[in-house]
Amino acid sequence: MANCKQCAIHGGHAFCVRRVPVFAALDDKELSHVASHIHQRTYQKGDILFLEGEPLHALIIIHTGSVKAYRTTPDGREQILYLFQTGDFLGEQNLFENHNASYTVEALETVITCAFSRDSFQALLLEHPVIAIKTIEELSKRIAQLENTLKSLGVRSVDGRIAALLMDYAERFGTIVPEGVLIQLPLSREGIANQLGITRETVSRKLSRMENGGVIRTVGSKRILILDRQTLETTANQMNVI
Amino acid sequence: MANCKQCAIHGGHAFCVRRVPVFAALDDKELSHVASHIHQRTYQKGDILFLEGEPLHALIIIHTGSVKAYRTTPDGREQILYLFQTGDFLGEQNLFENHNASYTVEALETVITCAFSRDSFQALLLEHPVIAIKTIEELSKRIAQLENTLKSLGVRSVDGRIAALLMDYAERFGTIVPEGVLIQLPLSREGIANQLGITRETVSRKLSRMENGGVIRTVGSKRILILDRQTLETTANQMNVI
DNA sequence: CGCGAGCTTGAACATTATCAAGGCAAGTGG
DNA sequence: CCACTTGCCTTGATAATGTTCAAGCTCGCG
Repeated sequence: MANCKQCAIHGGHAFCVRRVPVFAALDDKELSHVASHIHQRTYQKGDILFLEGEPLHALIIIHTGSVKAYRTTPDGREQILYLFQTGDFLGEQNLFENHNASYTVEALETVITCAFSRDSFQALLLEHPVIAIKTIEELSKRIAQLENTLKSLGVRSVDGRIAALLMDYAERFGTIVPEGVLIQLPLSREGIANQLGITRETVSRKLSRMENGGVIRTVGSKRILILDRQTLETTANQMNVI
Repeated sequence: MANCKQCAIHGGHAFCVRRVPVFAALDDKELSHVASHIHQRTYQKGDILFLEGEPLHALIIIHTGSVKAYRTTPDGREQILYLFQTGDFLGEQNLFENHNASYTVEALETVITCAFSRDSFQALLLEHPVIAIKTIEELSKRIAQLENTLKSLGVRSVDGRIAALLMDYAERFGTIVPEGVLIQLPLSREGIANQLGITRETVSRKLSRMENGGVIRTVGSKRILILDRQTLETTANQMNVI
């Protein structure tokens, strides 16, 4: 994807800003004011945007691409907390207090970010309560999502977790094809395992079983085709061990 | 605890409001304005404040007591998402969109709440950006807490989860005594199990083992004395199955 | 075509859930 | 004041499930 061609055309980062739901309510003048405070940056796949524990003084908006946010345990395992995509923002915890980043963020592909200093954002909030409200809405959504994940990890059987993950991926990374929904996987098996808190072997085994059962079909190792959405949904709602 | 004696004394719910961090920045006049929009209510242990799926048009502040918030699975298991205490608020997801409650909330003891209609709160946010910023801070904190829990459920061994839970309880429900920290447990074994996504039997067994190891001592069934905080901390940071 | 990373599969092992029985403690009614 | 009852907690035995370790395979790429 081009390096924010639209921004270049419009003589700033207005287009960039427009993409972010939080700023949707602004008029053109305000928008370009906001845009003037933005710094853009590009990362390649595997690049670290920032590390858990680092001080962070900016709000970062994903302009293009996707990233994973994770925490690392003493033994090197990682727990993936989020997959962020175009339009998502991160770093909001660090906007008010001097907290350090609570997770590491890594690019899953080529990523363009728009960063925003803490001071600019705070000033903006005080001037535009509407943005504050939008921000609260976004945070509420994120909380709802976390609560879902939490319930999933806590009470769903492993089969259920995988099914729920596939349903989620289908919505976010899937395209509809004649036979069902084709998912372009954002993560490796190990990544999926790290998201679900299980091992990569278990992911392999469960997916194999699903394929044998005719629920999905793997296409290479980076794509999965959902054939039987109904069964998947049932499995996702399944309780813990029958 | 008395039914908001202070509020009665001050001729309103100003005292009530003062307790909530979000409103801390208001001056007296604003405070009493806010207070005039509040409705108070009392619940007994076991009472349901609201049910998952119900429409909810208010922000609810816990004035006195504690509650648990949980979701139920098709088979009747519950996953406890939060324990809220004095000063915490809930229902923020419902302030902007017409979402229904995403969890059930139940009183763990006698609870007094202060409720706030959605409209009043929205108006307040638009008038007082400071409150909006405070709200964003609170939400950020909650997100940080959820991320912690998530990591805990995802990557920590069961022993680690229990240790982490005890550490958390120690901070929130513990008092320092000569021998260590005495925790007044807010939940039964089953409740703890529902918070950690395991069974009550496993909780019993793990606690017994910890007691045999001299790490804790159970005092009746509703209190636990932490004797060896060091070991507990180590266990909490433990990785998944060594 | 060959190489290597990532994926799959198998077998033994460890852990937790389930099912079942018994114990303890607090509250009740005689 | 004591037996009784009820709810919760503990413990044991067995079965289900996931992890670990190890080996082989596949896909995608140079």
